[in-house]
Amino acid sequence: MCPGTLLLYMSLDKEIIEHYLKGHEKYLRHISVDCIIFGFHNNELKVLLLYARYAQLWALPGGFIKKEEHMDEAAKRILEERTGLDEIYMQQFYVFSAPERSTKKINSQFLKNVGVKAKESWMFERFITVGYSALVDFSKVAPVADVFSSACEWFNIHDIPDMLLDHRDILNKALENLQLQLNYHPVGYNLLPEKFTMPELQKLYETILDKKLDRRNFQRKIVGNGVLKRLNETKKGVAHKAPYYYKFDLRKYQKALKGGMGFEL
Amino acid sequence: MCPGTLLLYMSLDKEIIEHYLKGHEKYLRHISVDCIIFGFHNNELKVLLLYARYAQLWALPGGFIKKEEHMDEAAKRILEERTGLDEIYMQQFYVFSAPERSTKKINSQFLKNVGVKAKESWMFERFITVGYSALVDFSKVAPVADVFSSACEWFNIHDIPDMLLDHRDILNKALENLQLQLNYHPVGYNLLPEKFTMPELQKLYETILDKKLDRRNFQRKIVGNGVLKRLNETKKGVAHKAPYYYKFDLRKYQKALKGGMGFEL
DNA sequence: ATGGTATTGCGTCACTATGACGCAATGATA
DNA sequence: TATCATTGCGTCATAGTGACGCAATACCAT
Repeated sequence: MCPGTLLLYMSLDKEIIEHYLKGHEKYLRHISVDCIIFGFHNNELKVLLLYARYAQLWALPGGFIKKEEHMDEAAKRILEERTGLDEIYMQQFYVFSAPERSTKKINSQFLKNVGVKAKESWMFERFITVGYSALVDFSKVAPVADVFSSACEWFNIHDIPDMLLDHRDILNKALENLQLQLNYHPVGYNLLPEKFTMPELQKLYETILDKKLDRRNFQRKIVGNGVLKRLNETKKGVAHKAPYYYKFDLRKYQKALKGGMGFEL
Repeated sequence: MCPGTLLLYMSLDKEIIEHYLKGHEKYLRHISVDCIIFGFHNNELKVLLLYARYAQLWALPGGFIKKEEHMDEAAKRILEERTGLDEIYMQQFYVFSAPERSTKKINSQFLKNVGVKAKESWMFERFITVGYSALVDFSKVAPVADVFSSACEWFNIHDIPDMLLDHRDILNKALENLQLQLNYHPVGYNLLPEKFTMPELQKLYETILDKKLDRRNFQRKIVGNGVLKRLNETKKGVAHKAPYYYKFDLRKYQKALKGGMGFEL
């Protein structure tokens, strides 16, 4: 390890120790925010995870609420830092409050690696966390790790590694919530790029609903709702017949969603 | 006011002052729980409100989370105290986190009446509150006020008085949430008594959805789902033709709800 | 270049669900 | 015993749904 790297690590550690010792002056105690950032790429639903250096586990991007900050602002701030995106479609979906959810196991790992005594830090007190679900355009995201993490990567929803604390439960709840929202929120609009093909949209629905849909009925239903505009342009460089591109008519989409556009679970 | 009443008030005040000065030793800071308790009576949807003595306003039943208590347990505890009911159907529905939501206006009122200096008490710090929605059988509830309140009463959902802080917003969100849940949660089962008539059930749906439904189509749809069992018993002492009593077949009801039983908004 | 092949776009058909409404039966009240 | 609002059960036309057929397309192997 060269001196520069060492210096970097030292300054990171200093920032972290500062956070452990004085974070409570800046943030509300006992409350955190964790984000499930959904993306869609290569016909796969993905989530953005961080590799927590000290815990040696993958974890949800999370953070804390400043003393005079709206919780939604905090979540937005956390997401901007990880994705570089502004104007993200997101919302809270559940609060996780089991008193045993922040276990001592992880803490002892922290202790060894960071050199902070447990009783000194607000970070080792109990935390209730609010889960936020975000839908982003995969192609516009540039994942960035935070000071606690050594990596920030997308994972296929069907291939999730072991996760920190109860983060897997949080992810599962977010997935369940995404299913429920599909008929009432502009999920397709926010997860897909501006232009997309019908098979892509269908695959998105199939992945979220976790069931196969008939290609022809799907098309009839969704164009029947009038929420799509077909472009005079077909996808290039694709095997077999080239599908048309579509884009959402956002006004009509939102209007249709108000009554719920029915794909059953 | 007789001496006994005076003593009662004095001891109440003592309990309250204790709560203001030492509550943070027992409860988590910055987090509260507020409950919307729905009931259905006389063909009206109702919510249970408390009259906050010091603020001189109606308020939602609320409380705080003990340091080692699950938030759901806290909500359950609060509801049991107000309604006397165990085994209540309830769930969180939204977190209210605007930094300005606990205003200073109310606090100054408290100050005068209780005699606690603002900076001394955890109660005057910022609070984020988690909204819980509960569905109860009106006929089984015996409303009980808490130490902060002088009354505990049911209010018709269409006739709500001015409310404390942002409690009206919380109530509105709960109503919106109730609409969304109608097709996926056993709302009827939990709001109605065990035996009920078809017009009662329909009125419940109409009130929640805030729209008229055709009597004959409603019946066809809901009995078509097979979630009801008709009893060989008609309602007595009623003008005009006596309707049959029904009860839910809970197994079939829950099964039907999984796929969503469609009444559109 | 040419036929094979996977995929797309559009259509058919039977069946079910839905909204709008008719009408006789009921049972307390007058 | 007649009245009448309400209930229980039905009809009908239409829209929506699931299952599937088939020709058009465009890459690919020969």
